[in-house]
Amino acid sequence: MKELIENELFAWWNRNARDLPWRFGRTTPWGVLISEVMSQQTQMSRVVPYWLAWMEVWPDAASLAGASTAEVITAWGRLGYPRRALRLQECARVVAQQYDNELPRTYDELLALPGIGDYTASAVMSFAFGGRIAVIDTNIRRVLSRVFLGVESHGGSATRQERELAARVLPKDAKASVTWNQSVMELGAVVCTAKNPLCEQCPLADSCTFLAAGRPGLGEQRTRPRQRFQGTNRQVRGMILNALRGLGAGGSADEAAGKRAKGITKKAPADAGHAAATSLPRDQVEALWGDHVQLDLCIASLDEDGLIEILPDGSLRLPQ
DNA sequence: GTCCGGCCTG
DNA sequence: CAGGCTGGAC
Repeated sequence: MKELIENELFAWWNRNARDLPWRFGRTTPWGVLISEVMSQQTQMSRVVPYWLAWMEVWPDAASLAGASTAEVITAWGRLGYPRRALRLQECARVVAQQYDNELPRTYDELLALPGIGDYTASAVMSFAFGGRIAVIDTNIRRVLSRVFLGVESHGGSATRQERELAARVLPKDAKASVTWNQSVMELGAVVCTAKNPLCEQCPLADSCTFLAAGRPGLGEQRTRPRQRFQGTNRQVRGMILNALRGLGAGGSADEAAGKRAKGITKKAPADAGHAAATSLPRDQVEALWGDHVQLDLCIASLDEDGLIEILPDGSLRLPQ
């Protein structure tokens, strides 16, 4: 049974795997790590141009460690959750200084790096180093739970039962386990989706316990309810950061950076002397959002996160 | 409206 | 364990 599922899945993978630039051994372990961090809560299609531009400028940990924070935040563009960019740079500094610019090869060491949690540490172990480890993300939880248990995976963190299941069905062969992780995740992303799974074109339809049971409770309680975006602090924070990126603070910002990531450029030699950090005057900050209570709340939280600096005159800029 | 390949903090 | 944190594609 398990062998049948594996065969069907791998055949599907061979025909349908998306050709992402960090797949199929075409990048370094560091490149895989960057792709995983960028992909946290962000769709792959949006990640690709950012990843390509990023790797061009900062191909390894040492180069990223040497960038200014303002450059890094600017290059992050509109990928969202910009604290990830900060953590990525902290991570780069640790790898450059403590690991001689080579990503460590154990789960525990990876997990200890800034911004790297269980999912990313496992993913790097599997996808970058070819290790045999069960990768657990929301897609894999959903697919395995449906196929093998016949029930929906519910929100929150992975349960012990889900972890045990993932470990139990992971192919014994290391190389097969990597393909397994990738293909189960891919199936969850494009076929076995949360609310409207495409069971009619699923390679595992014949052996899926969930489908056989009539898909009980399809799409129920799959994750925490998503916050609305309109009007939230997240939207306001995004607006503020976007305005600061547009200033070109950090010397490498390009107005197009937010749009298509092609704006990441190395600091031009001519600019090197212009440390002159442009800041956004207070009145222009206030023009960004009508509710000034919420605005100030967001400015304070961005400051606490280390994503902006507040100057004595109340103007804002990216951290230098 | 749906769907996102989580991490960190308290 | 709950809650905060983006933004775009379809």
